[in-house]
Amino acid sequence: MPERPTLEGLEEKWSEIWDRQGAYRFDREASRERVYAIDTPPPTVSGSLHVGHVFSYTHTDVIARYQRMRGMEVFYPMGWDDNGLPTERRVQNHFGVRCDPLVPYDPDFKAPAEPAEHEPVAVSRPNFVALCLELTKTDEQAFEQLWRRLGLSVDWSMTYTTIGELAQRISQRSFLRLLSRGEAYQLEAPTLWDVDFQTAVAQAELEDRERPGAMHRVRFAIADAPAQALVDTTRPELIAACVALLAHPDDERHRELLGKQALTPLFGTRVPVLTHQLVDPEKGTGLVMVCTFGDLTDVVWWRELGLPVRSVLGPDGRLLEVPWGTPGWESVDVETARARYGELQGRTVNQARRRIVELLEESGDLVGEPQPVTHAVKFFEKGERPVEIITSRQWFIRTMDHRQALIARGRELSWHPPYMRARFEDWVQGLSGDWNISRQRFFGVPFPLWYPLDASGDVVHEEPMLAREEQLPVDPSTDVPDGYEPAQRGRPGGFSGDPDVMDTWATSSLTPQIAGQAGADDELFESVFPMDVRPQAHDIIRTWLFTTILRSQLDYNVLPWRNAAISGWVLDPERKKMSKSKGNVVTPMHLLEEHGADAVRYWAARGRPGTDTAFDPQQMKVGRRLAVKLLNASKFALADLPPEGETVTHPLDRAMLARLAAVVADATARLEEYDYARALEHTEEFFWWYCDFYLELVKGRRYDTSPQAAASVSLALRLSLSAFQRLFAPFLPFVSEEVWSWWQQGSVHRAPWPDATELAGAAAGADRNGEEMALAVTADVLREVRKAKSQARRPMRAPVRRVVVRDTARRLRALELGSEDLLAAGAIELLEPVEDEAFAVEVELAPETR
RNA sequence: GGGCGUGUAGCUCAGUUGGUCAGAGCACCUCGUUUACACCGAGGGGGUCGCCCGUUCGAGUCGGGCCGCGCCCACCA
Repeated sequence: MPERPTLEGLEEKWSEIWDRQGAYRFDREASRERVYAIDTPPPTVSGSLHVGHVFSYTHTDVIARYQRMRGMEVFYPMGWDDNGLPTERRVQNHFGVRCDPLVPYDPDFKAPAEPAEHEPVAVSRPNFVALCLELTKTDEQAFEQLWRRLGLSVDWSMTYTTIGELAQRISQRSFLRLLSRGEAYQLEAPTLWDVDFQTAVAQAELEDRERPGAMHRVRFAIADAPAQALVDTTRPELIAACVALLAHPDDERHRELLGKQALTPLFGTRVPVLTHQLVDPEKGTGLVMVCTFGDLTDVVWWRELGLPVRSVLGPDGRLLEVPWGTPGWESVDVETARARYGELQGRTVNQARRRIVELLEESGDLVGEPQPVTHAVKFFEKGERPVEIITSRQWFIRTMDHRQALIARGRELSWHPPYMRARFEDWVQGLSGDWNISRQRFFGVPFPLWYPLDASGDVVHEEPMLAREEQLPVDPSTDVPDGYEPAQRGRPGGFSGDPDVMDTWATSSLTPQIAGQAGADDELFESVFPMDVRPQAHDIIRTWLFTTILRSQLDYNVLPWRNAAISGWVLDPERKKMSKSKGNVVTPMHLLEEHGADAVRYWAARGRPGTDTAFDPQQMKVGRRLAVKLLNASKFALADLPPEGETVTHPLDRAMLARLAAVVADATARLEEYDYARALEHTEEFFWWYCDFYLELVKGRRYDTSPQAAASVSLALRLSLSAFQRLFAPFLPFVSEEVWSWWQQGSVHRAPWPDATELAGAAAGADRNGEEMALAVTADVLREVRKAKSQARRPMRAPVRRVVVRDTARRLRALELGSEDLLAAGAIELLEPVEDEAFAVEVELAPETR
């Protein structure tokens, strides 16, 4: 035990020892009942870890450490999410390359030392992936350093990446099996599309943003009649894509138009006037134009009313060339339509909108001025421009068919906190289509299949040629399907690989399988799956949590974990979410250096499950104080030799142990239900009371009285200290290990969790014989004595001539049991009990000596 | 528009089944250092528990309605 204990250097010291001793290594020989498996969230490596990560990963680590002390063999791997757009963009910029799946793999490829000045170098997908792995390696090392510094009890030999070979193999195998069972399919259909990234995106990746726009009132002529129809729209640039006008079936105002043909302004295309329940008569004129496709509602109308497709928008977000005068593009005046559309073709949506408004003004089809409005527009969460809906061929995984089963799985799952289940159910219930998993990107897991090319070189999508499972992972852009030669790639009668990659969530949704190495190490997988807990934040319930349940349901017909531990966010002092884009991020390493890991963990662990928590360095200072207190209290308690063969006999000692037993029972119950915050709060609260009252009360007895009385306190101190050190171990792993090492063998983190029954046994009967009351009354009186001294501006050790205690007979009898300690702790000469109904204390201080 | 959460001292938050529940820590003020701890100890001031109704002998705690904040969702023309 050091002379002057300090927190300095504990993190380096113990991280190193834990690593060397393999303190957190997973024992794969353990039987399934003894395994506690954690589906760790793999952080995105293209970026930096922030305070929010420190917050939620601490929560998981507290649970992991608790379970380990409960005797469980904890499977606690770490993953790196290096799959997806963020990494792709970083690699492009860093190396000056771009991925081109048509480029053949170059096994001798070396990354350019400097990014190319102008034109990025086109490289094959396998080469691009290699660059991604190279670049993310550095980040992963930095992340690991931070996690070790924070004291995460991860088994670092169980680390995976989401772009690695294993993840690719598992993703591709799962896809092939889904395909064989008809749970995956491809379809040419309207698809949510990001025009900047030029890729399909999923419903789950959308977010609403408020954007200014304008409402335009547009006049449609009615064919063969003098009538006209007025339609309000925020997207006049899509008039050429209009396929119908709709009214609500009960809307009397438009009754005479129903069944007639309207003529689109400027282009003179005939479109029917129809009805649909979803039309809101309150909006605009009550007439709405259906375009293919302006928004998701258009898709519903198009599908349900069997309308034709007239696409004007290309994948790059510009207006396409359109064959006016051919079937589907008829006009009452083809030449005029062609000329006017020529003004729009090739322009972006915004450019086309400005131009068409001018054209409508010229033709007199714009009624009044456009009215500025602010409306919510759907964006890809990583995108800069609104998503469009574009018809394209995509791969889907069936979800709509399984909604009921998924909701049932959600109810099987234990949610912490329980109300988070509602978010899951709302999401499943609100799904509007199957999950589109194909992305028109390059860096990701490719679809393991090829298509034959017919005699004219066209792709025969209907006859995909699947990779064999033994081949996986394959990259169809460089690998060749069975029965073909590489030279046949792209040739008529030859083949071509599926050019797309899977959505990043299509891989992340398999983290239990990847971490458990399904297919590669089935013995391991069997012992960890289904897992015990999925820890994650609430914002990705609709993505990560949902898709993981879906995949597990489809592949194994089982829930992937028993518990979901949902953490909140870290908010800045303005109660906004901490995020890089807002520039309010504090770097975690800096925090750890300033306050220490235990202090930062303390702050994190005080944040309740599911609840957003304010970033508060003040709380970290409190945590540091607690750690220092544990050092000093331990030093005090261990200062003398342990007694031999004695028992705890003194009433105050026994009463303290009884209270401690209750605290242990409470903390244990809280941790069992994943409420680490309350476990810590209650433990801490009692620990401060223990230091301020119990330790002060027993000090005198411990130093000067009979050997037997000293033995009782000495033993009680050791019993309680052992419990405290273990209770704090999951929260403050460094200082707990330090103080444990002063007097115990082995790591506190492998020590058994304190046993409430054992402690209660040592204090049996303390409640019945008045010992617990003795402790309470004694502490009450001590508080009053201190108060008197403080108000008299005297030192705490100032002698007291006489203390009169008025209280009930029962409490006075109890006081008798602890009076000797009280006299010593308060430097009291005489204690005078007076029976009374209410508790009151009079303190007569000894006169001040010069 | 719907769902979920939340609103308690200047700040961060406890207040499990309605009756010492008006609390803790920080901050602030006062006092105190020979023996675990100045990265300390003792004490003090400070709140009509968002607002309004209701149930009850009694409500921070239950019910209803408003208001504020946050998140998620929505078929946002």
